Formats: sequence, structure tokens, C-alpha cells
Amino acid sequence: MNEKKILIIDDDEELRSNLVEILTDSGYYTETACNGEEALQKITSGFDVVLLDFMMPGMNGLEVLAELNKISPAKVIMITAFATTDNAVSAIKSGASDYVSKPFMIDNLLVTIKRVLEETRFEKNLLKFDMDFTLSSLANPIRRNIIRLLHVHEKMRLMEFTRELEISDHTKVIFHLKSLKGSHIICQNRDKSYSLTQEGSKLFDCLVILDCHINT
Amino acid sequence: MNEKKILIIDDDEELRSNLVEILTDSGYYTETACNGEEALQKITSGFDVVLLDFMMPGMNGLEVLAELNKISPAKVIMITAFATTDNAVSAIKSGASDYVSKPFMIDNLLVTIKRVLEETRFEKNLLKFDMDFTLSSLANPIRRNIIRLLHVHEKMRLMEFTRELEISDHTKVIFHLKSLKGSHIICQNRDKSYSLTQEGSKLFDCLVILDCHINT
DNA sequence: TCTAAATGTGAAGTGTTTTTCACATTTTCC
DNA sequence: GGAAAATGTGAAAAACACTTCACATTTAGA
Repeated sequence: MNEKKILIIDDDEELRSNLVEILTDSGYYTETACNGEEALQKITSGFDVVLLDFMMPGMNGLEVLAELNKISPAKVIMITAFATTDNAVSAIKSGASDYVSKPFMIDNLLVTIKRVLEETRFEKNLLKFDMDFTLSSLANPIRRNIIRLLHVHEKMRLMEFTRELEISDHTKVIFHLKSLKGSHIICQNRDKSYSLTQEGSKLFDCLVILDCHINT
Repeated sequence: MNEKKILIIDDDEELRSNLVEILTDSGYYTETACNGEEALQKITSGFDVVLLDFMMPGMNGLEVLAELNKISPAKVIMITAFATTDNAVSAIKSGASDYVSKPFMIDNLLVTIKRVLEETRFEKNLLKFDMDFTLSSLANPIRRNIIRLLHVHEKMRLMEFTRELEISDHTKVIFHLKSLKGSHIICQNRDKSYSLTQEGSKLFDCLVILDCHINT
């Protein structure tokens, strides 16, 4: 299922059912809560977006927002009756992803939800990308050896690698050096020698950790 | 330099120089020590093989062997004047790689050294192999997610993965599950559900560590 | 027992990574 | 300056990883 889950938190019964109808029609799965306490109960299951009323009896919107941020990765869009800059600013500062005012055009809300969802996708990709990069660099034994060698020798040149690794074709070494350069694990100095970047040193640490961890 | 380094520990001056000559001729780099104490001083630098006399004044061979094993990865070949099964057994049990008796045929010794060196190479390859396996398993985001899911859920079945990962073709999931099973990261229970092996749990720890390490 | 869902296999196709080779340029040092 | 060593490029081939599909078998539940 690729259906996105939205939790609507508002004390206004009519508004809730309106929103449910519209959002369901737009292909979202929705649940509702009429106050902060109820919302915090329901949030356990994985929602993607939370629509949160700013002003509610009991816990007010900002309080609920603070709690939500602690326990859920869901993006929160704040809703308020009267738009004031102050409200908007404090909402965003407290970790809301966006802010719409109540006599909102429905289209506006839908666009906002879409954008927020896009953001999550983007963030997830970013994280994944880094991890992929790092791990596929480490996945190759030649590259791991290059990193190890650089950790010992600080600075090394192409042909030193080639000889040390007992590789007959130097262009093969160049290939891996390029790959490591591309992921900013090593850098090339003006005299053409290679050395570990700061990231590279970290990666070496990771390697050591993995080594110890695996071989116990 | 691909020259292998051998440390010769024997109190017999004549034997030492004989060995040095022969081994140097055979292309090895050699150093000598005339007793255990001196040997333990010298061992700091990376030797590949140690030839160790069983019977020596001061520390005896077994004592030196025990110390060597603590501080160096070098392979130790014990040498003794009179071959007794007891001696051989206790040497091997204490961590010696092999055992030759003193009126040894030179060829025999050379062959033994060669074999021991082969063993180290083999062991290193084994280690590398594991690391390759492990890292190429981690290199794929789908497999990482499977590991993460299993860490949370303990036990999961094929279709649960398929749905949770939002993958349309379940055979794709099978592919990655097989891959993980092949590297002993996960195992399949009798009821066909999958769970992390001990290694797998360790690997999850590694993932977390990497995550923290990379994103700082 | 019968059906639907779950689990699995193998082959073919697609895409990516790695290797190899032929060659070009730059640097080093006599 | 010129030869030898070092560094590099790009394209083709090979190896490998991943996906897709068509279909077979097993399991669970009405």
C-alpha cells in the first residue's frame, strides 16, 4: 500500500468530517482526533502527516506539537483560525512543517500536504543516498585496502598503490581511486599524491569497528 | 616489499648462522635472537614467521611461545633437538603452527615455512571474504531495510516484508532474503518466517554505528 | 475439499560495476 | 633534450547485481 496516512486533530466536529471527506476523495487514508490527548494516543501507528489545530480546549496546539515531535516522525501542518505571523513563526520554530489558516482554500491545503510529503521523500532519499555511497565504497576490497594503506602512509601515489596492492594494470587502480575521489573519501594533492579526507578517516574508523565487530 | 620476515630464536650460534645463510639464500629477510628475552624485544616489528628453539637457557621455548602469541600475529615453528610426540603436542596446543626436529633436513624446514606462509595467506583471504560478503550485503538499501525490520519485529514472513517495503514483486524480496540467508545474516525458521542470526544482530549494530558515525 | 493466499524456482532481461586495453599526456631525471 | 617512468583518458568487454515474469508448489482457512 502506498496510501499516505493523515491524522486530523481538531475540536470542530464539522471541520473534521469535511476534511475527512476531501482527503479521502484525494486518496489519503485519514483518522481523526478531537483533542491533543486523543491524538497522542493514536499517533503510535505510522502517520505520514498530521493536521493540527492551533487552538483547542485542553492541550493547545503548540503543546501537542512538542509531544508529537518527540514520539513520531510524522510531518505536522498547523491550522489556525486567524493567521498571525507570530503564530506561524512559533509553530515553525517548534517543529511544524507548514502552516495554513482556517478559512483555507481546500486546494491550498492539498498542495501543502503534497509538498510536505515530497519533502519527506526527499529527506529519506538523501539519507539513503549517503549510506549507499559509503557502503558501496567500502564494499570493494581494493578500495578498502586503499583506505587502509592511506591510513598508514598518510600520502601515497598511484604507482605506490599499484605495487603495494600487487595489481598489474595501473588503470584499474585509477578506477578505484577515482571512485573514492568521487565520494570524497580521498582527495588528490597538488603533487598528484592521494590522501584521506576527514570523511575518509571516519570511514576508516568504521572499517575498524566493523572488523572488530564481525570478528569476535 | 613482498619479502617475508623470519625471526630465528636459538641459543646455538652455529645453527643460527647456518639458518640465516640458507633462509637468506631462499629469499627471506632474517633476524636472530639467542634467547627468549631478546626475541620478545625484537618481535615488535612485523615478522611473518618465527623459528623457535624448544630448549633454551632462560625462558624455555613454551614460555616464549606463550608470550609471542600474546603480542604478535607471527606464525611460530618450533624446533627441537629430539623429537618426542609429547613435545610436539604441547607445542601445537600452545599455539605453534608447526614443529620440526633439529637434525632437520633443510628442505623439510623450507617446505614447512612455505606451508605456514601459505596458511597465513589463506587465513587473510578468509577474513577478506567475510568482509566482502558482509559489506556487499549492507550495500543494498533493500537488504538494510530488511535487517532493520527484523531488528524491530524479531520474526517476519515473506509477504510482511513485501508489503512493508512496498515492493510489488514478492520474488524480488525473495532474492534479497536469499542473499541475506546466504551470508548467514538471517535464517529461516521451520514456519518459514525469517529472523536475524547472531551475526545479523551484530551487523545491525554496525549499521547503527555507521549511521551515527557518518551523520555527525 | 476447495480456493485463495503465501512461498518458491528458474530463466531471461536490464542495468551497474569492474576489468582490460590501446593510447595520450605529463613528470622526472640523466 | 630525450628516454623512461608516472599519470591519465575513453571505449569495449566481462563480470556481477538486480529485476521481472511465467509458472510450480505449499499452506491456511472457509
